[in-house]
Amino acid sequence: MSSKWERVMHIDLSLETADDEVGALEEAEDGGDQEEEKEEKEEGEVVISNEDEEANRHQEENQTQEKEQSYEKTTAEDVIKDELCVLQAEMERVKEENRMLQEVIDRTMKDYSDLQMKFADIQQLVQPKKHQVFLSLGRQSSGEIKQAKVADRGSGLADDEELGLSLSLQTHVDPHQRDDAREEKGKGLKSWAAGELTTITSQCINPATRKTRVSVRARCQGPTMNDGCQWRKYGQKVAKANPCPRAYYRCTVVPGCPVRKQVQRCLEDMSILVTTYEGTHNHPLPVGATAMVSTAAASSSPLLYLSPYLANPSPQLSTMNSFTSTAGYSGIFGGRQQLDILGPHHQATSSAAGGGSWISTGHGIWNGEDEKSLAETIASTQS
DNA sequence: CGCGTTTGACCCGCGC
DNA sequence: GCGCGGGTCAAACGCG
Repeated sequence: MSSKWERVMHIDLSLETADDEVGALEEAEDGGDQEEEKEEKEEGEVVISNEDEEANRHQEENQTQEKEQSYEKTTAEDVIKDELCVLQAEMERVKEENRMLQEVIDRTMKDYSDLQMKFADIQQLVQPKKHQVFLSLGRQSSGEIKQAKVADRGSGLADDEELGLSLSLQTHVDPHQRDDAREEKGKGLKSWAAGELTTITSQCINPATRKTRVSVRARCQGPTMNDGCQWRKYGQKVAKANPCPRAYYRCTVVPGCPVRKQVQRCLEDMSILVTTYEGTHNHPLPVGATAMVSTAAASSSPLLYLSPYLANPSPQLSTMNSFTSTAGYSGIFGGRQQLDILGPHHQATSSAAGGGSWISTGHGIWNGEDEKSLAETIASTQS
């Protein structure tokens, strides 16, 4: 930049010399380096003026003008070149920065996956038989039902005594939507925790508004299942089909959140609590709910389904997502996008398919009888 | 006193 | 149009 300024100063002084020698001399008193340069010019002019002052003056004027033009040309080019160089350097710097950031991300992801693998290894070493985790994909007799199971079978426990959690995904396809539905994945999620059955059924019930409804069946002794969100009861009604009163809750995490849930005991089995979620959260979910969502299944949990903010679960919560991504569901669904994918006529149903699939938490699994919430337990499972 | 729950009234969609 | 059933509202009530 300094060179640029020097050049500009030089041009100004040359002009003054050409127009008015006396003026230039006076002006030259202010300058530094340029001042000396001008004084040299002045001396030259005095010597020449003895021979032919007039002719010399013309010649000098012409030379100065040419000089001035060439200076202007080169100066403008130089300025552009300088700016280009600066910009290029800046670009290079940003590129380098980008590259380094990318490396950091890559390294972090790699570390993360390594840790995940190590964690799995350690678990197998500690309890090689009790914590055998596997995934299976298959079709049920209906021919259109896909199922993914995460299982960890307990070896020394009877089926009904086993402790653990299982995830199951399945799709039921509307015959009219058969073609489209091949790409669409409906899902139901079942989990058994400490012998507690949890079945998640999701469906898009309103084609016009595409309002979502997700049903969760869980064995729970309490009045409601703690899913990590804040709910406020706003009504209760006894439905004709079920003498057990149905309670209506509204999400109060954020005022104006449209999500509602209905809680009702199952008629066949009073210990089963049927929770139906409806709507989409317009806010990020609390940590507990997020953990539950992320853990249960990236594509199947009602809370993920209901919150667009969970379309990209945080990495620290994605440990269990690997299960679902293995099954090919991860990352497909998220918030409103899920609804679009499912389509207005899509319906997912679930069945209480057997097959124990267990994940021990080390300090207990979520149990409706426990004070501990499902979300908390799952969060602790991850930790 | 503020907040959450309870509960009867009201609204609305659907089937007859 | 009417009745029924599900869902919501809002005043009353209870609790900390």
